[in-house]
Amino acid sequence: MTSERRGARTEGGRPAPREFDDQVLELVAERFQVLAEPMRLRLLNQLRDGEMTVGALVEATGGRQANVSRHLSALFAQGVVSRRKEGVFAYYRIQDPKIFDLCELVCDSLHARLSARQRALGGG
Amino acid sequence: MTSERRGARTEGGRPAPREFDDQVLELVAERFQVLAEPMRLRLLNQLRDGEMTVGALVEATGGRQANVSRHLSALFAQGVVSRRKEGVFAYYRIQDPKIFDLCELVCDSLHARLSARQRALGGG
DNA sequence: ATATGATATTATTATATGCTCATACAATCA
DNA sequence: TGATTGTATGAGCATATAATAATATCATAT
Repeated sequence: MTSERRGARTEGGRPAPREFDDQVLELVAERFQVLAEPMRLRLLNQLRDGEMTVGALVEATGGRQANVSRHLSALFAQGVVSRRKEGVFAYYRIQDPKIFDLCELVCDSLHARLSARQRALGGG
Repeated sequence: MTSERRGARTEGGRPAPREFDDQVLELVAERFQVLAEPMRLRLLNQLRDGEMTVGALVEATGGRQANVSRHLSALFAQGVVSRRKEGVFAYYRIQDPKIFDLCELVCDSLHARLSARQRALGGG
């Protein structure tokens, strides 16, 4: 993936724990990545009020079954949602509510940025 | 992009503002997307202590100049960093410190998840 | 055992993304 | 002006991602 990079060090001569750092950055990036999809965000939004079956999510989002299932799998793999099988149905629910804090923070940022832009445009 | 979807409505019959919603979700997704890159996260991390030139960031991260410049542009386009030109140099700095709150939240989530996994593996 | 319905997975295709080299651009200096 | 240096950008390749149709799996009912 990244083929560059060699061991940058801190001033003291102590080597920066870049190997470790790389892994952490990769994990963080993956987490952000799973949230970087409108359909997945829509699914999460639907799940705010509680668990839902795949079929219900298909209906609620207007997506295709395969696609919804796929995105749910991605969210599940990242531990964002959990799955509960009951008979024929698969109930998905939010596993990590911090997700919504994330979204709110982003919305705040966006709002701030758009407001600033508004002001910039309107104010001259 | 998403070609599906038709106007899902709330129970009351009032049409859900899906058009609006879609745009918001798109924006939020874009914001997450720009953070879903190890190199960009690395750049942001470097910028924690204050503004830096492209060259300094190239050195600090071990990336190629073109690549670093590109990622900085992406961050700039999203309003995450700002640019200040001084002579030949371009100084980049964090524009939206909320970014770090985001990263912290993600780290918390990841830590919680990994801990849980540890426990699951160790305890069973 | 067979049929049915809900969910998951596979294969395919289209699109997006990231990286690199080469080059263009801008500011400074000789 | 031309040379130099720092930064940005275009083209091309390799890879990743997403959407779809088709198919497989699983649970249940008959």
